[in-house]
Amino acid sequence: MNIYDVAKQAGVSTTTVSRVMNGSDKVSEKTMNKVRKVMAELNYAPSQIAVGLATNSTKTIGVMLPDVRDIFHATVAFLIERKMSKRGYNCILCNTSEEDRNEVDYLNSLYGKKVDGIILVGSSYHKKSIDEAYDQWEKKIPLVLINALSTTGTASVICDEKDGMMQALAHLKKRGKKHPVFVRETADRQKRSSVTKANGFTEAYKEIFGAGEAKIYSCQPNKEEYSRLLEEIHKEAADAVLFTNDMSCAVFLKSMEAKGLKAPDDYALIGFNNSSISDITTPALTTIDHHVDAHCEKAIEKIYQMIQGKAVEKVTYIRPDLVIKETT
Amino acid sequence: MNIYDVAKQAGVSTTTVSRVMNGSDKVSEKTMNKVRKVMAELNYAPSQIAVGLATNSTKTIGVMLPDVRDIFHATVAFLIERKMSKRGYNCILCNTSEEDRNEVDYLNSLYGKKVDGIILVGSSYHKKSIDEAYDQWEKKIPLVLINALSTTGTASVICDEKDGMMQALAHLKKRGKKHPVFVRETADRQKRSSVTKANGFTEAYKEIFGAGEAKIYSCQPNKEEYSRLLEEIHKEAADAVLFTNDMSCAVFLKSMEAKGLKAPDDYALIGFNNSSISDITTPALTTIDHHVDAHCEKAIEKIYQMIQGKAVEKVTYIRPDLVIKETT
DNA sequence: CTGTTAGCGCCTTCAT
DNA sequence: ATGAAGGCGCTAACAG
Repeated sequence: MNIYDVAKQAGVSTTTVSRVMNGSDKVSEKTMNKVRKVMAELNYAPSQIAVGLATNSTKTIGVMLPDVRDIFHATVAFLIERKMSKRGYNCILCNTSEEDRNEVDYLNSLYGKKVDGIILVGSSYHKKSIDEAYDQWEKKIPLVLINALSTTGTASVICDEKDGMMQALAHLKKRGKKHPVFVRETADRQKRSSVTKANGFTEAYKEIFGAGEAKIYSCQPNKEEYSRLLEEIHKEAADAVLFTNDMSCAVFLKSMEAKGLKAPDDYALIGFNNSSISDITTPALTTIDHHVDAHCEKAIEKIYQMIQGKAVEKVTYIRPDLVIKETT
Repeated sequence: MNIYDVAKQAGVSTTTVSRVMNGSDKVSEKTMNKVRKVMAELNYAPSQIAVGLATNSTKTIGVMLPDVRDIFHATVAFLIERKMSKRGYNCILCNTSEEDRNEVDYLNSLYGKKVDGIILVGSSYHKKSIDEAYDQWEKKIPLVLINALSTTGTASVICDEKDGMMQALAHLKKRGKKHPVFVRETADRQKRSSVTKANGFTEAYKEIFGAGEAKIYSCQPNKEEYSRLLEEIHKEAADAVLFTNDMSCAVFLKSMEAKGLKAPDDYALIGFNNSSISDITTPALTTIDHHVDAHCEKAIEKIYQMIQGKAVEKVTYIRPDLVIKETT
């Protein structure tokens, strides 16, 4: 069942069939209708893989992210898939956080499959080997980073985390808090978004709280580690805790609960991303909205332009917004 | 940069290059090494799209699900992607719940892209047109359903929801509850998993609570509708509420909280899926573990066999398990 | 063990 | 407005 069958049945050449499929205007109405009718009768569906080989375009992009079970990444995957779908593209999903298959493996695989472009979410921070790798890949295939920044200038869309931290700390100060601390996930320590949030916290702390040391902790986001952490920050006389995402914040809240501690009185808490998680905890989490839709929209705009061979603005910053709920 | 370049550079034919790529044993060690060296020097990566055209296999499958932002579907997407990745396959993700592009559109698209198989999650219940469509598709391409059941015998993996409802209601009875009701999402009313859970509830109610009517409500899972629902079930003298997923249950819990109601005293609550959501609410949700990993494992086993042309068991049931936490 | 020769299914100049 | 012929990059008989 291929283009030859259709051509034969319609009594025309394959060229003509190809023309009607691609909407060429140089086909008479009569033959066009005839061919269309035959295609419908035969229930003909062109092989996109053959089209791909001939046109050097697969109408498919790769979406690489750490773990789609994370609500933030799931939202990215959803938005990109839906937006690209409307433009006639499909998305290959890659979960890069597992050890058996790293980013480079996936990049190779996607490149081999001749995807038209790759959107990569989250990445190691200023690791030279990675930056150079991105640089190499970008020469071979349209590549856009979200929540990742390469020193070599690969196109990217990133959140202005420093600004978010400023908003959060200014708010905490207004609430009368004296000593906020920052907690990130051990596994993300070398990720750009984690590093930048931590650095942003340190800078914002200096500007807003002035004296004293900005304390940063690394933890696995589970109750055991958080239980230990609670004792540690108690010694430090902390009264507010900021997190890199809402889920970590929510788990911490449960750990507080287990010890009879209340938010915001014992500790004010601030999550990150304004995901649905922040609405279902008790109390609901104050959080920093990352504006994920804006990130995705921009990333798609960029990859689309790159696919068409146009130049794009290298780095786009998006300003987050503090959303005050019940834990502050 | 193609197989001809490698062949020329190595002084052999393309066939030989092809042989070393595919690990044929009929190649002398010497030429094998020579070719490998050239491939490495040239940084050669074969075009999988050309391979696909020649071999009629793309090493790619389609994964269709309603919405990957739902934690349950995200888990399915993650597990399938990871498991298939280990077998050398990539996954194209499709979110089918939006109106602009339905299941059939995606099926056509995936079929055109010549994916080796399709895993479809969730589906309309005994809708004849859909069942017939599956039947047609299954003849053209390996197709496995999860949480969906076709009357025409398309391969599927489904949860024994009736059993889960039996466990849940037996537990509620032990807790002294007299009148449990069931709430599902309006948007899912015609989905198999929703219908089967509701039917399972009705049957289990009869068996365990005997007299009285098994009440089933349809709601959008937001605070406004749940607020109205709370008044309705109050009139019915309900004392326990079961849901089709944990998120709905969590939102309901927040609506109770807003009215000063407590779980499990005012209403016992039971979610579904034992997702991470059930651990971060206060109190933590009693829930029915769907065993999503087992579902995915089985689905992959099936699609893999089908891809290899082997016959598979049509329907596989997986028994869920009640996980008792704090809302009952 | 290695090479020759056809395809796989479609697109695309170039003629007519 | 239509068709013939070659090419996209790789695989797979079939010879040798």
